[in-house]
Amino acid sequence: MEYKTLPNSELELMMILWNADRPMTRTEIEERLPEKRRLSKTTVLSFLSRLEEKGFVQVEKEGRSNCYVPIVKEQDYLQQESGSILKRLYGSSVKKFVAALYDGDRLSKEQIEELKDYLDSL
Amino acid sequence: MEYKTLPNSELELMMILWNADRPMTRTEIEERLPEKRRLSKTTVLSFLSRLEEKGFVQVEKEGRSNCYVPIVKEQDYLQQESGSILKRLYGSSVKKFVAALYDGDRLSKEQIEELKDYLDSL
DNA sequence: GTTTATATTCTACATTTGCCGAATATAGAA
DNA sequence: TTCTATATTCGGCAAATGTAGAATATAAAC
Repeated sequence: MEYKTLPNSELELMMILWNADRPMTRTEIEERLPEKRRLSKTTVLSFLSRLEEKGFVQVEKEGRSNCYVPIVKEQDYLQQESGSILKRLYGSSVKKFVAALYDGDRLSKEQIEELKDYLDSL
Repeated sequence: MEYKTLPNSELELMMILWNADRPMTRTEIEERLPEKRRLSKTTVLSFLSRLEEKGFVQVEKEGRSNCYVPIVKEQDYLQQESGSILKRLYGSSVKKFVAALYDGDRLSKEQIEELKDYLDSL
């Protein structure tokens, strides 16, 4: 399956849905948005509708509320998206990607160790 | 410095500019676009103008042609962009990023070795 | 000095994204 | 049954993105 890349605001909501691994209502989703990010109810609902149109979630009525069920799997989406980003930015070289992060001081010693351990475990 | 994230079509042109490490004309840039991607001259010029407005390139007239000089450094842009993508998709965990690629069969043995070697060299 | 290529600038348009108010539906309280 | 609180649906708007034709400028050829 090929997924369309989601715009940031829609992705933000999907991330919340995925991290909850249980269907949520608009209100619940809204509560998990960061403080700084205040959106009106209708804005959130609007993004959720778009996610439905795009086939990322399914809507189930529960009384007067809607319940949003993720259909696309987090793993699948992230894998695809990461691959295409890596390709676009670094011609698919993961080493270049990591090196850029390192050179930009965005990697702590712990992160590097963690990555090393992971690679050794493969 | 903080750069705005570029839309794909503008990024595509910047990548060409960066990879050439010498100012180029619209025609030269166009020639380096992949076969499958045929854009009209004016489309390319339009993207280049937007890049100028955004401060990513500087335009220099050379006879009847324009010459486009990248102002933003590739390294700087990619570092920032990679960092923000990593954060958005994996809460800044580089290990998760690499693991997703691996699980999605997007990493060859060579790439993994190369990455290992790189990390050891740090 | 005209004409001719060819380059750029202008203008424009459809679609997508980010956001939200007004209108409407409805579960539950009274 | 009526009212109230709260949810959703509709419609809409501004800005960004993808793309290109028409109009215009101009170097170079004649």
